[in-house]
Amino acid sequence: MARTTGSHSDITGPRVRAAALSLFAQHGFAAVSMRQIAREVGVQAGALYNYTPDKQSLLFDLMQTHMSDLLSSRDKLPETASPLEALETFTRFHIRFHSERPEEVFIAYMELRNLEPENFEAIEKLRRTYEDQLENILRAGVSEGVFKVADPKLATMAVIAMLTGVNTWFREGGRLSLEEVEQIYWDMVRKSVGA
Amino acid sequence: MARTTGSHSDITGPRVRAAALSLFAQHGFAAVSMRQIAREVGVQAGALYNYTPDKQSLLFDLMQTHMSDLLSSRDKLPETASPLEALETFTRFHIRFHSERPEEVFIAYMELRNLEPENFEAIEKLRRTYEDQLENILRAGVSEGVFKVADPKLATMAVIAMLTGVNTWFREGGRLSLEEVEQIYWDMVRKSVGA
DNA sequence: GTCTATAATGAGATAGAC
DNA sequence: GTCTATCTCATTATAGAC
Repeated sequence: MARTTGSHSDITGPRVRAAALSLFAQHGFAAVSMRQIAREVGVQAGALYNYTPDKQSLLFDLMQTHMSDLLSSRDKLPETASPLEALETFTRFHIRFHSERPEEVFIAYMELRNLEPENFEAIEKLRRTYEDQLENILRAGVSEGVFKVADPKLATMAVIAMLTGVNTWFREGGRLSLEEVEQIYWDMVRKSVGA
Repeated sequence: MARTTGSHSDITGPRVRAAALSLFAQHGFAAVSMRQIAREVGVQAGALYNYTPDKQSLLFDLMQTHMSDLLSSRDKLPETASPLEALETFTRFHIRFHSERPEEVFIAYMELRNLEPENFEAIEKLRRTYEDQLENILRAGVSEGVFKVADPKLATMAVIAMLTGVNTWFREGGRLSLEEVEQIYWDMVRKSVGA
């Protein structure tokens, strides 16, 4: 995509982010150069610095946007009447949301170690906020007697790991539809918490 | 660790591997330079090439050794009488083996994309061999009627993701002992497959 | 806003002395 | 087997023209 000189601030910005997202997911943050990103966008490397102060900020922006999207999408889910219903809603939401943005998800947890300490803390805080929502559902179910969970914190980590793992193998158009995958995982989650 | 000239082939080799393991796990393969590894070992960068033809081989060796250890350790487990017993043995083995070598585990699945195609294939083959063992256990249990699993392949992926996830948070000396963690996860796995 | 050019630094890998 | 020195190339980021 060769480009000529000109003014494209409104479209180049998103394109820089999109290129970085795709390249970071494919090769890893440390392995991707600003020149590669620039080539993908169709500008010279120097032009990227109109859109990001540096490479680190580019990574942080991608991860922060992803985590904020996760939390705000989750906030928009309909109210639930029971812990069991809440757990099903959470399970299906998690699978769907994550399967729709595999690159963001991959980066969000493969590149944590490439964040500077301050940025790392900010992302971790968002992640904990999300995990706490599942933990609260499990605790509510335990105190109502509908879940049998020995340790809600461990169960939280176990369920999230299991659900996020879908992204390692699920591909649209494969043997199973996303709806089928959701159903099978929901069955396993439900049984695993003794409901 | 400043070093003077001398002959240390028998100890330097393992030290190079150990330094690479630790640094790759901490910062990522792409972010670690041969000079960093050399500094950690206490030699000059050029000396590393007595022990590895290049940086890529260093990564591949670490991953291949890890996967081979996994498969051979698993082969040494005692025979089991039933699918239920086999599943419990697998679950406890997986948690224990992986928790004992967090750096190897981390590298083994964070650095897959940094393997050259040929090396990637070799590692993937070992990984699939391991996963197939769990899948066979689940299929045996289904055909004996002791497990209720809608899709053994999905259940395999779900269980492995759940178990490997332990490594993201478990620390020796934390709130729970490894034995307790094993027990809680085994309960969840058992229930999740309907046993 | 993008370009070209460049500064400053570091990378992987090799050669040859000891 | 390790050292020093070096080749060759790439990196992030900046400066100044347009």
